[in-house]
Amino acid sequence: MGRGKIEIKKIENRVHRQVTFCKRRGGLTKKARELSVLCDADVALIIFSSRGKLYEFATSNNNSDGNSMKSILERHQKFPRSEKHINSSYNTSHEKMEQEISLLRQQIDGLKMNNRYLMGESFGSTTFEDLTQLESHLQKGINQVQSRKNDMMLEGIKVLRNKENLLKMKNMALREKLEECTNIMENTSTLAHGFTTLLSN
Amino acid sequence: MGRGKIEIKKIENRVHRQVTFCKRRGGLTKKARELSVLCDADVALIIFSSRGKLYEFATSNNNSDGNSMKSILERHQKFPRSEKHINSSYNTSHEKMEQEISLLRQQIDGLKMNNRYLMGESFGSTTFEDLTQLESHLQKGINQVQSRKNDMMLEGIKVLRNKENLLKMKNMALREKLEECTNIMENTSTLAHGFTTLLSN
DNA sequence: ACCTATTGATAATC
DNA sequence: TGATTATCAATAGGT
Repeated sequence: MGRGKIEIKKIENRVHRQVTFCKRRGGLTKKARELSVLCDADVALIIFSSRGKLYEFATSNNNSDGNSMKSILERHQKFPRSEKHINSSYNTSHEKMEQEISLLRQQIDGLKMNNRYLMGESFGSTTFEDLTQLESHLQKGINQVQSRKNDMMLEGIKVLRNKENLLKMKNMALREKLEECTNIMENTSTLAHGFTTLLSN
Repeated sequence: MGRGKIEIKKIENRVHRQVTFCKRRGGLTKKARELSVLCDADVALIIFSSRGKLYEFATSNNNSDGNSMKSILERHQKFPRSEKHINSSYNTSHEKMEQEISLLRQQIDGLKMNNRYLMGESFGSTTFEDLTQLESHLQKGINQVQSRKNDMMLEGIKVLRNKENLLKMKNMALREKLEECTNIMENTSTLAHGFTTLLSN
């Protein structure tokens, strides 16, 4: 379908491949959605582009929780088939973090290797939008740090505001007491004056 | 596509739905395969029919182990999710781990940057430099905005601190007055008592 | 990004 | 079910 027939094999031209990827990804997602609606099926679709970007789609009809993808993947995992996986339920956050750390370490090793490779080898075809991706990476990193700082500062401001309010209240209480005191003093003074007058007569 | 147009909503006729499910499932799987081949992407597709039967499809180009589905799902699971604040009853090890993760991420970003740099260098064209320049421009912009916000927040904090101090001072002054007032009252009371005694004699 | 000729998918039918 | 075919939808190539 298109102006010409195409062979189903890897498109070598990068730009062309990228364009086709976008178009077909859209089409595939649309069809996935249609299937799920028309036939009341649960569908999960995960796509990693050749550059490693993740695209995903999921519908779950049975499920009211926000995360269709998660629920379908869990269902898939638990499906009575060849599976060996036991329970993912003792995946505490601690363990998850350890997993993540180990994954990141692997990633670092890979990147280091890649670096070495690149240093040694010169080659013909390398990209352009990779740099764009890097750019967004940098921004993401910046944004994260920024947002954390932001949070901290906002917290600090909140604390100070609370302090301010507390002090204002104390202040007001003291004012009241002072006023009361002043009034009493005035009365007392009048009384004293009365006595003085009395005595002097 | 077909003898007639159809609305995308659940097909109520069971037989019809079943037929459509089969056909479209086939089509969807075919398109998933095509996308993965044409565009060198990793695709995973999971379908549960309305009666709970599981159909799946997966391709993984990077992976030599036998199980494409598993490897894609793992990759999906570990994909950096920037969100999801967790309920943290955080102990020190938790914090340390988070720190480590953030550090590793930074390291990865650095390595990626280095990678990209090396890759770009190999074509030594103006394009890369242009992009680098653009990149630094963007970063500058980000930094400027960030620093301005920063300044504003710091200023705000300063103002609040000043307010705090001012209020504290007022507070103290009021306390002093109050004390003074109390003393005077006590003296006056003594005096009054004296008068009273005088009178009653 | 938008267009359109053309192929591909599929709804209805047998 | 499986094949057929008339139609609609997706998309390849071009602008």
